[in-house]
Amino acid sequence: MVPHQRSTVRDLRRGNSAVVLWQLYFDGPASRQELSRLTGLSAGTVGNVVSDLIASGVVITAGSMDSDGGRPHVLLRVNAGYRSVIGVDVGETCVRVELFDLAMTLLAKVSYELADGHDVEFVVDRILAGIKAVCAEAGVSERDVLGVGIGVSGVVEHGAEVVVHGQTFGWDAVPLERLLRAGTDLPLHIDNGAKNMGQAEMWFGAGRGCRHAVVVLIGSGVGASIITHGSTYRGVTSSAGEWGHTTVHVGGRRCRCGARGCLEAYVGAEAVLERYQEARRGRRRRGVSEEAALAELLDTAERGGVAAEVLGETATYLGAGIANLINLFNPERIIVGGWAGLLLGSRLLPKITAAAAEHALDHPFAQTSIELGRLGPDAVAMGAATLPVEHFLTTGGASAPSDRDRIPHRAGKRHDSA
Amino acid sequence: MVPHQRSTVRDLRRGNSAVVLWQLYFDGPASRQELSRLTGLSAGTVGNVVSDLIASGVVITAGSMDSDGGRPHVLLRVNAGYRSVIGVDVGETCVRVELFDLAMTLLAKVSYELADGHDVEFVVDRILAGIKAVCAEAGVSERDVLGVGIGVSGVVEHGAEVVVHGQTFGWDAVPLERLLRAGTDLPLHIDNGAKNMGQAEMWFGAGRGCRHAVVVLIGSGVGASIITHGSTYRGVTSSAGEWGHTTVHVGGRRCRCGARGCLEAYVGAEAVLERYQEARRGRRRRGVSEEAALAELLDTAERGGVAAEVLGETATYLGAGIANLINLFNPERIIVGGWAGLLLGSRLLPKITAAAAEHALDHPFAQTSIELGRLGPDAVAMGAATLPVEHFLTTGGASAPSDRDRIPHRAGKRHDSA
DNA sequence: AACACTTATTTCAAGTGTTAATTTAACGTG
DNA sequence: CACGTTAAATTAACACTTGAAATAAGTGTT
Repeated sequence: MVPHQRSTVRDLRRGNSAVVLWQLYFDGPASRQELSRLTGLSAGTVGNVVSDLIASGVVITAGSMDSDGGRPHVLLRVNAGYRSVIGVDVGETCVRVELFDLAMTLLAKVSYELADGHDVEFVVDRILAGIKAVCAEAGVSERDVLGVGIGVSGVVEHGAEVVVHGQTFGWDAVPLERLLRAGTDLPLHIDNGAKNMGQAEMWFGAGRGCRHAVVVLIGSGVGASIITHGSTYRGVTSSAGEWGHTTVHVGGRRCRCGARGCLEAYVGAEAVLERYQEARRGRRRRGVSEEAALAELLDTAERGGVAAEVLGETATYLGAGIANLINLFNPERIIVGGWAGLLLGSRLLPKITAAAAEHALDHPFAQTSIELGRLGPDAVAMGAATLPVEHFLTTGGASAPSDRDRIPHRAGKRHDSA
Repeated sequence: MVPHQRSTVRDLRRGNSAVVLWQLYFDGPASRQELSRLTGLSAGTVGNVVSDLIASGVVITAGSMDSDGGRPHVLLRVNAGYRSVIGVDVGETCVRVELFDLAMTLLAKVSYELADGHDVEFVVDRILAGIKAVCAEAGVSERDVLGVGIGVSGVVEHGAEVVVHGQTFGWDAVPLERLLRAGTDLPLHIDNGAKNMGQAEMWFGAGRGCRHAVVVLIGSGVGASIITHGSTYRGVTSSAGEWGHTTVHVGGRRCRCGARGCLEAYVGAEAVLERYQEARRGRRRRGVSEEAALAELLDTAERGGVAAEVLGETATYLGAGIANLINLFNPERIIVGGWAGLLLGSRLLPKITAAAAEHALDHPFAQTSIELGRLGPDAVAMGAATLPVEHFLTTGGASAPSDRDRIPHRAGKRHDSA
């Protein structure tokens, strides 16, 4: 129940340094004076913090701007090239590894097919190979990589050791961190891929500036990433956000999770296609990808008929599901993403919004805007790469890996008597 | 997006003082040495903080305990009589005002009937009168009251000014804080009554020690109080937790909110009784309170028949609703409270839990225990009274009202040249 | 070209806080 | 009654923020 953590004088500086860095990262460039105004820190402190950051290379000057007759502002910004970060997407069909600079500009990428399923050792091996490959391609030393973010599907439990439960991969309590640790010294940040995409959308997509939002991800299955107070909510064992398996119709359709009436059984791409086939008593053509089939369904629905009915019902269910999120979380924004979400949303967003309005209470609904995601469906690796960046910003730029060989807890000053 | 707040050296002390105080409040008594171990603070800091707290009277010694041969531990605890707090419950039928000491021992109480509805001015007047009355009864000076917590039904928006939207009272954007401010100088903490009860249950009831929990409140209507990271989650405009109006059956029963398929339309006491009458094609007897009627229904169901069926269905819906909370929030505990919740739960908890297991994913369900509330249905005033206590603990015991006449921002030292 | 004016940044003393080491206090034991 | 042990208080060293004063770097004016 103890709410705060004890803190020391050094935490103070770390915290204030972090405040300045976040400000510069998201709303940079800015002058020292502007930073002082925006952060509430005194001019002196901002000067101190900034001079540390400049000395370590994290922040650089970026020209200057005239003031109203006085000394001009010196603009400061985060040095995007200071270090790099790596994002990994362990997907259904392949492992993607991408290298970014701090501003999330892609520097190199590589991807490996996963033809023979998700054998853990094989995946681990591909990740490690990918890390080496992207560094080599971009000519970046591993010493200059802040860390590696890894997005996997399934529940990622952050205990004493990070453990992955991935039903879709057939992974059961896989100690992914330990396995990777054998092959690399880089800091690792493992998380659920949907949560990673949600964070990407919050940082660089439709969620910018929001502190409370839900990013809804609709693909073949359905998930959500819940952002409260500006950061991803995980719950007690990191499995929060299983929106796809919330019940919206007690006693309704059977879901692949075994329960009845799950939202996923109505609005997941697989379920939508199934429902369409049932409605027209047809059979789904083999060999057509879900993406193509759903796109075709949307086209067919333009001419009304069964297809339109199925999609209308889908919009109703999706709206009800979104309304539940609005009623429970009272967010500023709901962002609809995932490949199927973007596809459905591009045509149905007004209907979905109307259904949400019908099912949500007026007051919270009025506070929420429902929007489409802006980053496309392939932002998992990028989202994963934000994890080391987040860590870097939060520690106030102190976690520079070149400092890693220093003595822990004594980093900084040495007291030589000579 | 800036995550932390800037902080000064003084915030440091306030924070560490708060850490010590919370520890003592919830797990006291303890010795300085023990505090140092539990909080991670150095012995010196704990000594400093404690000596301040003792000097101001917030903390007192509570005997001593032998050590293994050396100087004995001096036990410390929060001085329950240091100040008092007031909790107000603006309920459907009456305004309850209760005075507590810091350990939440009831010192005095008074209650006023609200026969003629919820006229704002009348309610405000009763609250102010109640404050004076309980202070007089217990012989406590208003100067020794830390603050007043007020629980009202409806959405309480915490903006520049606290505004209450209470549909059930017919209140629309009532500036309750401003109205009360005209009659008292005491610090006011206004919040939703369900959230207050949830906090009471977390502090002193079935939620002790949990950091992530949901307190579900079933009365005539249905609500929930969501606790994340140890504190009540409010969302962007404080209306989070409207669990009663989440959809569990798209296209289902009409709810009094206007939508269809709300959980409240199945498991709220009013709805349960309605469903029973419909099932047996009877009419509800006039003049019998909902409480009595529901208790009778539970008794009738012991002999099976329609009553048992209706209650079985109720358990299924309630279980599904709880499963939704488990899937979305991944809490450590779900606490079922409210008068109808306690009544239903006392007989149906196993069935409800089974239904939740069926509708929730295995992994998060295994992490959650579902329990009945322990404080009874009348803990709103007490919960409201925790609000000033929470503020007091969080500010590290600095907000002593006797200091209120000091110069703001300069409290503490005076620099006299004499 | 010199000067006044304006505004941004740096410098510095003052005040506070934490830590780690040291000292003092309180107790049981032989 | 000295001695060892453990708890609490004290102290010295150091770090950090603040706010005021000083300095730097421009513009506009005469």
